Amino acid sequence: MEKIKEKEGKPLDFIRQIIAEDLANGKHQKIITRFPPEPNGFLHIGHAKSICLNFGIKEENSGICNLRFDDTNPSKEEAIYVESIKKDVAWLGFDWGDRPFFASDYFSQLYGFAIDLIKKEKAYVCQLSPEQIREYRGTLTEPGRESPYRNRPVAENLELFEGMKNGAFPEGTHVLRAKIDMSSPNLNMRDPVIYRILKTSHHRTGDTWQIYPMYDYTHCLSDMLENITHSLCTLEFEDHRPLYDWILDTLETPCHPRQIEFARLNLTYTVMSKRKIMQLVEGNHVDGWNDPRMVTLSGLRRRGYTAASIQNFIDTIGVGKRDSWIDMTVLENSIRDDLNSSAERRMCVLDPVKVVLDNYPKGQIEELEAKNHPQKPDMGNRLIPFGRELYIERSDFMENPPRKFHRLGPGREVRLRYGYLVQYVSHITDKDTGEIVEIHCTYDPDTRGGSAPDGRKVKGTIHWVSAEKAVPVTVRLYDRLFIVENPEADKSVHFTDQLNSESRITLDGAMAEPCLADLQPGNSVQFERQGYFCADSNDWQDDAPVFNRTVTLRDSWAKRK
RNA sequence: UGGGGGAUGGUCUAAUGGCAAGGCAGCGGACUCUGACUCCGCUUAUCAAGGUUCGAAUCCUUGUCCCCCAGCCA
Repeated sequence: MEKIKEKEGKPLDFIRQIIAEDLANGKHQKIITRFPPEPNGFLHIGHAKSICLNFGIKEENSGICNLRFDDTNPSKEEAIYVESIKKDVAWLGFDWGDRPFFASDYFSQLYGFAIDLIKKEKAYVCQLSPEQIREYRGTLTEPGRESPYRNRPVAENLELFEGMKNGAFPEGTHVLRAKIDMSSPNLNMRDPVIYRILKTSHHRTGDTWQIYPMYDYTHCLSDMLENITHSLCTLEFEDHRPLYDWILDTLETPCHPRQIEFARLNLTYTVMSKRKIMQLVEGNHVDGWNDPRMVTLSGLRRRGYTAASIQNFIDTIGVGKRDSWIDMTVLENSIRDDLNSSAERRMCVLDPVKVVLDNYPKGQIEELEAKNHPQKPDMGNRLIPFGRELYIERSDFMENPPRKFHRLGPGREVRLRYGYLVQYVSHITDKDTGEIVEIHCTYDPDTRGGSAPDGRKVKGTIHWVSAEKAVPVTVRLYDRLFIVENPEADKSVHFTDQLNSESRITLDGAMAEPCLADLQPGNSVQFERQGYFCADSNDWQDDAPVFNRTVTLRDSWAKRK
């Protein structure tokens, strides 16, 4: 059969090709996938790849996608993670219907299948210690040895396994193992452990069980019980596929999902593993799991990333089998794209310096009209107060500017956005610090709104706020967390020694146009000429606004310097 | 030195025996009341060597490099 390569003009990735073919040739009528997180941590952008893949396939094919918590290890898992995972998946924009599933829902059935395996002489209770099991397993190049317990009679296995279940033995003394092949070149097939004793309370089943099934055993059977058609997982499970298939084949299950592996996501200038993310939190290198510098979904959300931008990002990077590193700029670009069209424009001066308009009437305040979006008139206009005293960005003035500097300086005229054209008169410098404390200008009353009736061109347009009416706000400038592309590459340096010391810069003296104080936590706006910012969802107070910088605008001037 | 995977510009993805295409990054330019957006242009790639073929990124052979696996974690 001809391969199905694209849908609606867009090439299909290798997984979607397989699925399209399975549908076309009648192997499946309905596609069922699943997203199977372990509830032992918070979701990150890497999980988003799997979520978008599994739920995306469901949507594209009118199928089903289950959310299934892989909760087979009670010593690591907690209920709070279940809730945060649900929240993140829902936020990303996906719906698992009315049935969240748990591997722990299948514990009874799984136990039954284990008994079937014993009866088929395909599983046995082994009393080797963990150290001995490791020893007997052999190495990458040498075959393993068979356990002395391998050929126990079925009845004895049944009795011992029941004993394990009933708590007759301490942890570590007995395990149930699949009887496969101790000389297999694939270590996963050397009689893998499928049940272990764990006298730990489970977040859902409490103390009902003293034995818990292992991942390899649980996952394929859970997939089977849910009639999953395509079980998508990351590359490191490729070696586990023979075991996945062996268990289902041996139990002669009515349904046999196909496991397909794809490459996990790596992003430059960050770390993705749960363990490393945990270390950042526990070492207080960041402010918790939802620190806006983190690539956790909760962190990205708080940073101002939208679900659409993340879906779009995942869509852009594709799905393949090679180890790859996606450049952080691709993620940044996806949120710029989204916010460029959706975010209203505002003005906020991050590092203010005062400007006095010598010829502007003292005490006068007027309201000037500004567009909320320059390309979208339907987003409306707003009024901004203007007065004799203003603040502009310190970096928008130079005493000795270079030729290409389009901003304010001695002898220069600039436009105040949506305001007036102003002409430099003088400036005052602090004698001790050398810092510029005040700039004097005159304004041209004929240029109200920013256009010159005589048609004269002004190269620079800068943002401003009224000194009298502006509201002070806190602004947090976030940047990438690490100073190197791959913090894990250099094994001789600890990854936390490569943190970017300027990944968060807090500005307490920023001055914003008044209506910025009316935002709700989570709202995003563009600060013109600066970037996209959102009202922080944790720390925002109506009388003390806090903004997070989501991403800067592209800045070809900064690059030139 | 066993087994399982993978190699296409700086980076990610496409091509499924028939003109190596696109995104991001970079460089140059146009436009501009955001040095934004938008638009235009440009640089840069098939791991290597052989073979099959009118024609190879794609098929074959040999080799090289990279990733994963020796948890009672997932």
